[in-house]
Formats: sequence, structure tokens, C-alpha cells
Amino acid sequence: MPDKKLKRALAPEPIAHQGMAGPGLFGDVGGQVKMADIAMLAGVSESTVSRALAGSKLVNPATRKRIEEIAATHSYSIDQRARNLRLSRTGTISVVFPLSHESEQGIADPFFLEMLGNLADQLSNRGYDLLLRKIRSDVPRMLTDLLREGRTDGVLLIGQSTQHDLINELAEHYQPLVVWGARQPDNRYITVGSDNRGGAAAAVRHLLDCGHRRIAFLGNRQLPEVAARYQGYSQALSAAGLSVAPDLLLPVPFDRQGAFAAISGFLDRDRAIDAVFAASDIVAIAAIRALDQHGLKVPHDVAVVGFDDIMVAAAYTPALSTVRQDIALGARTMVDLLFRLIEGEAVNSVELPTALMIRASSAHPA
Amino acid sequence: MPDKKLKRALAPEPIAHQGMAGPGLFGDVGGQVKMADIAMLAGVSESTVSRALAGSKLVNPATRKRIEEIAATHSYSIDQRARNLRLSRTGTISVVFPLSHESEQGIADPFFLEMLGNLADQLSNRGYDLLLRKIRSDVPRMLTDLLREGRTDGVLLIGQSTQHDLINELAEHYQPLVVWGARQPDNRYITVGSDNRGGAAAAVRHLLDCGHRRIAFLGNRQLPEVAARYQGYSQALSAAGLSVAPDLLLPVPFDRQGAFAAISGFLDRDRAIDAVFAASDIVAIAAIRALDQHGLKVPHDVAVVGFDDIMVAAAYTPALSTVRQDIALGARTMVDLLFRLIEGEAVNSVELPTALMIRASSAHPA
DNA sequence: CGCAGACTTGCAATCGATTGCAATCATGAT
DNA sequence: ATCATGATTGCAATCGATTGCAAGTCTGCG
Repeated sequence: MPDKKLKRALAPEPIAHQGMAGPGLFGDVGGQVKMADIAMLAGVSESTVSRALAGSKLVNPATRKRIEEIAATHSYSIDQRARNLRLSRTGTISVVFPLSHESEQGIADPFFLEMLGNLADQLSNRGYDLLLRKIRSDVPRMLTDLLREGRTDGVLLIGQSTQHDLINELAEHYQPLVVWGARQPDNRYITVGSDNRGGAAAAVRHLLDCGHRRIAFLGNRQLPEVAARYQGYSQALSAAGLSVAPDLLLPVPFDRQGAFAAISGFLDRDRAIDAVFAASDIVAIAAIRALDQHGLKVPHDVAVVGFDDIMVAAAYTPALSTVRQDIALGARTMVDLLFRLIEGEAVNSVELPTALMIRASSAHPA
Repeated sequence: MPDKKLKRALAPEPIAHQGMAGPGLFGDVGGQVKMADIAMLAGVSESTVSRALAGSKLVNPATRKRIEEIAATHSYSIDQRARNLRLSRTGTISVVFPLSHESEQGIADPFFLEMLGNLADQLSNRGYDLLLRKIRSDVPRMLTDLLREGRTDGVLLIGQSTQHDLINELAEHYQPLVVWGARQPDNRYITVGSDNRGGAAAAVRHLLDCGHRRIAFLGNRQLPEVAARYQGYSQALSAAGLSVAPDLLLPVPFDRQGAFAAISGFLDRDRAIDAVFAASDIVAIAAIRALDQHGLKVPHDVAVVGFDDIMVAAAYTPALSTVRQDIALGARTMVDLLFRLIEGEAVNSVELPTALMIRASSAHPA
């Protein structure tokens, strides 16, 4: 047998795809250089290159060093497509926003956007990519597609929307799933969320302490998180010996315009309220505007408390009292739980504490 | 030769990975079913399945129908990892945020978050996924890695940050790249951005029309977009026969706290201003708060105009006058240009019109 | 000098698809 | 009955990596 190794090393295509622009920082962008090229240059097999680059102990330190240098010289990076295929993983976590029918247009609420930013941080810290998906009405189809296509190692679902039952069914068959939202008795999936009930109760107690009695509740109680906040609201009222007045419960949507319209409509027929507890800061801000247009001053005539503590809340005029959710902690927790699920660990849902931020919009009436 | 086909069809593993939970909606999530399984069930080769599912005309309509039905029954989806590897594409577009040193912590500005939401819409409309990346200080390394790893078919860079030269160098070697930001004379990359100069000039003209003369400019002029806005500012002043007062130029950062601190510091030593033009709404809002804390009322004592028209601008109190950027159009344009680049078309940078939104914060002084 | 055992390395199968080319089949014309 | 022709289908290589197993090299010790 003639020397096969030599023959390979002398093969006509050294690596010269094209100009090979030298050591310039961006010389080889585009992924033309492959592992086989590095192997040939180093005079070893692909196996050895793979092992060297993966840090395996099975390669001679000298060989490894040479390979690493060659790889660096040609600014080679492992092709993640191929690697992931072989390892049957993806290196990608999907973040999915189920959009309710209301706001088909987009992820509007700053709370969710801030959450997204934090998740991106957390995931990139762990070397994972973040795949962003919005899902419209047909959640089941799109979600299963996403999973089956093998594009993702796990899913973070932001908000339960009104899809609780579907999520439950999905969870039966798909493990690496963490949902931001309210923990419910029959949840078969892992949730991370705030103590909605407790936070809301604290807010309403605060309004009661200020002497308010006719406190409107603004929010769509079909959403589990809002339902939990409503529980806190009603619980705080009961504790004070008051009962819930059904005419003070407004099922307003979460988007700005919808909320504004709903609240305006309400104020057109009923203005006998002295406080408002809104299920989100966006709703609270819409409420303040609507109140203003109806000649009611905040906090003088009506006190307002929101929920979330989005960035603008403190900067708003009047500064918005609100129940603070710790978004950064929430994101960290979701990612942490998801990776533990991926590793097969059994984990439990988490409920995070909230903090009542009292600001100008609910200052004690003079 | 014995009948090989028959042997295969009778092979022991029918497909029974496990329970095969029946036709339940989520029965087969997880990607266990592969093309080979479908092929076997249909009694054809993988080639035929591939062609049938890809809509090739090379398969018998009857065969195609049968394959499609079997695929549907077993809720099979093509594995995108494998497909993309074979086709050497990814089906993914990366959206990259270069974070300047200032705000290492995260994507804070609502403008960028709204942009992100819109990009997600546009990309998913085209069947592409959106990979979100934040890049810290070492832009070159991370960006080239991202590209070389073969994870992405194209890159949307949101904001030039202070990396103009690096981006230029990158663009020499990497084509499918569209940048949100200011068009500059020596750009070798495609940009989409607003008419920063024109928008700013309109805003400043408006302030001049209201009778203001000492108009502060708030923004970090190292950023190309801000530099362009500054040009508009200075141009409008010149046109009115005024000159730029260097002491009215404040290099404030883009994040809320930093902006607030910088403006407060300025007001501590100089309060002889009657208007403020801020390079972003976030800065404008910070300015309003700082002015308020220094006993200056907006718009009575000082008029304020921002830039962006983020969602809270109109809802703010006082409602914020601002230069509106059409985010949705911007996102659509970026995606459109990127896909045309990917298809090899030659395209040009785009500058989008802005609209001056006059609201309460700059109402004509009484 | 010979051989066991520890180190290194390479071969070849594999992940799950796509596709050029060859092979097969059916049909109609002669 | 024979053959050209077009319509279907299958074979096998390929995308770029990883890894179990076998083979080869080198060392030290008897």
C-alpha cells in the first residue's frame, strides 16, 4: 500500500476556497472552513480535531496545541448545525408569547418586553440562543410544530393567556417547559410567577387604609394571573368587612387603547368611585388618562394603584403606585428551572414575592 | 435476489418507539418520528417521502396523497436541523443588539423593544425564526462567531452603537446584513433609519416658533443617530439666525437613571433654558422629571420635545411632544431589504420620514 | 530482546434530511 | 410482440460534525 496519509496531505485542494483574506478580523466569516480542512492542515483525522477542540483527554497535548493554533489562525468555528444534529440537541431555547385574540398585533406590554430582555441575558449567559416565537390563535398546532421540528431544547411560555387546558395537555407529553403565570391547583406544568393574590391584597389594603371604599377592579379575569389578583382584591375587601360590588368590576383588556376605551365607557355612566386597582400598569396609566378626561384628578379625586412596576411607572406623572414584580428574578428563575428540567431533575413551581410601591398616584388624601 | 423490499416492509421495528399515544393532539411531540418511519409505513423510499412533502412534481399524485395522510396521522414534521444542514441554510435570522459600555445590563429602551416585537412579526410571517443576541463589548469576536457557527442566514443589527468602523469592516466580508441606524457617507453596509436630521430640525423649528431661544440639546453625540439629530438641531438654529451655544449641549446617556443624573447635574448649575430637545423619549421623560424636581414646570417654564414616539409618550403627563419614528415600517423595511440581499439583489439604504407630534409638553406658552 | 499496558490516532457508522442519476414500470405506436 | 418514451421511484452520496471500537505507537519492565 502506498502511503495514504501522504497522498491526502498532498491533495490538490489545500483549503483555498478563495482569497482567504489573511488574518483580517473578518477574513473567513461565512463558515467556509470546515473541520476537514483543519484536519488536513494539521495532518490528522477529523476525529482528532473534533476531540482536540472538544477538550477530550484522548489527544496528545502537543497535537492539541497544534490543532488549536491552526484553528485559530483560520478562525475556524465548529458548525453548530452539524454538531447539534449529531448530538440531537439544538442549543436553543424558545420563548413563546401566546397572543390572545385581543392584541393580535404584537407583544405590546412593556412588562413582557422587559421580561424578554432579561431572558435573553440569562440564556446567553449559559451559552444558549433564544428563539422568539409569537403564537396566534392556533396555539396547539404551532406549539407542537415548533417542538417536533427539533428546533429547540426547551420552551419558555410567557403568559398562560386563556390556554390553560391546552398547556396542561401539552405538558403531559413535553417536559422541558416552564410557564410564566399563575400557579393553579390543577397545573400539570411548572410555573413561575408572582404572588398575585398577596400583592393585590396588599395594594387594596393600602387603598382601604387611605380611606377609600368604592374601589374599582380593572382587568380581564379570564386570565389566570388576573383572576388571582382579583382574589386578593376580594379577600382584602372581605377582611375589612366589605363585599365586592359587581358593578365595580371592569373586564378591561390589557392593551392601551382597549383599556382606555373600556374605562372611558364606564366613567360615562358611573363616576362614584374613589379608587382604582388595575391589573397592570398599562391599564392603570390608561385609567389615569380616562379619569383625567372625565375631570377626575389623581390622586385627589381617585387613587390609582397598578401592577407590575414597569420602568415608566416611577417616571410617570403622577408617579404610579404599583405592585412590583421582580422581572429579573423571574427571568433567572424560569431559566434555572428550565435547565434543571432539561437535566431531568424534578422541580416545583415557584411563586415570587411582590413589593408594594407607594407613590404619588395613591398618596394619602389630604 | 430475494425480495429486498418485502424484507424491509416486514422489518421488526414498525415504528413503535413507545406508546404512540394515539391521535391525541400532542401525542408525538418530541420528534421521534422520522422520515424513514413514514417511508416504511407508506412502503416507499425516503426519497419519495421527501419529494412528496416538498411538493415536487416527480411523485405520483396517489402516492403523494397516501404519504401526506400517513404523515398527518402520525403528526410528522420535517426535522429542520437535518434539513437545514443538508440545504446549508438555517431558516433563522439573528437580531443583534450591540450594547455600549454604558448600559451593559440589558436592552432597556422601549424603542428597541418595540422594534424587536415588530421584527418578530415580520420574520415569522416569512416563516423564519428570530434569534436574539446581545453583544457586549467585544463585538467583533462575537459577531464573527455567530456568523461562522452557521446559525443564521442573515443579521439585523439594531443600532450602530459606537462600532461604526467595525461594522464597516464586517460588511466587507459578510453580505446579508442590515443595520438600523444613521446613513453615513462612508457606510459600506445597508442601513435603515429615520430622517434624523430632518425630524430634529422640524422639532427645533417648532420650539423656535413657540418663541423659545435657549434650547438645550440632550444626547450622546458619539452615536451616529444622535449626531444626525444634532445636525438637524444646529441647522434649524442657523436657519433662524441663531448659533449653537456649547453650554447647552449635554452629552447624556440613553438610559433612564444616567439621563436623569446628567440632567439634574446640569440644572444644578444652569437653569437659564426655556426648552429642551432630547435625543429620545426616555431622555425627554427623564428631563421632565429632573425639571420638575428643580421647580421648573413643563411646558410652562420649559418646553420639552423628545424623539421616537414610544408608546408611553402620548400617555405621559404631560403628553410628550416628539418626533415620531414609524417602527413598524422600519421593521418591515429592514426585513424586506435583508431578504433581498439574501437573494443576491443589490439594494440601497433607506431613510424613512418622521412626523412631528405636537402635544402638551411643548404647547405654545400662554 | 520481547511483550504487556498505557497513550494516541484513525476508521467508519451515525444524526435526518435532500437530490443527481440510474433503474423500473406502464403505455402507446408500429 | 417490440421498442421508444415518459412517468415514478430508489440508490447512494452528501451536508459537517461526534464517537465506539480497533489499530497503531511507545514506554518500561522482566
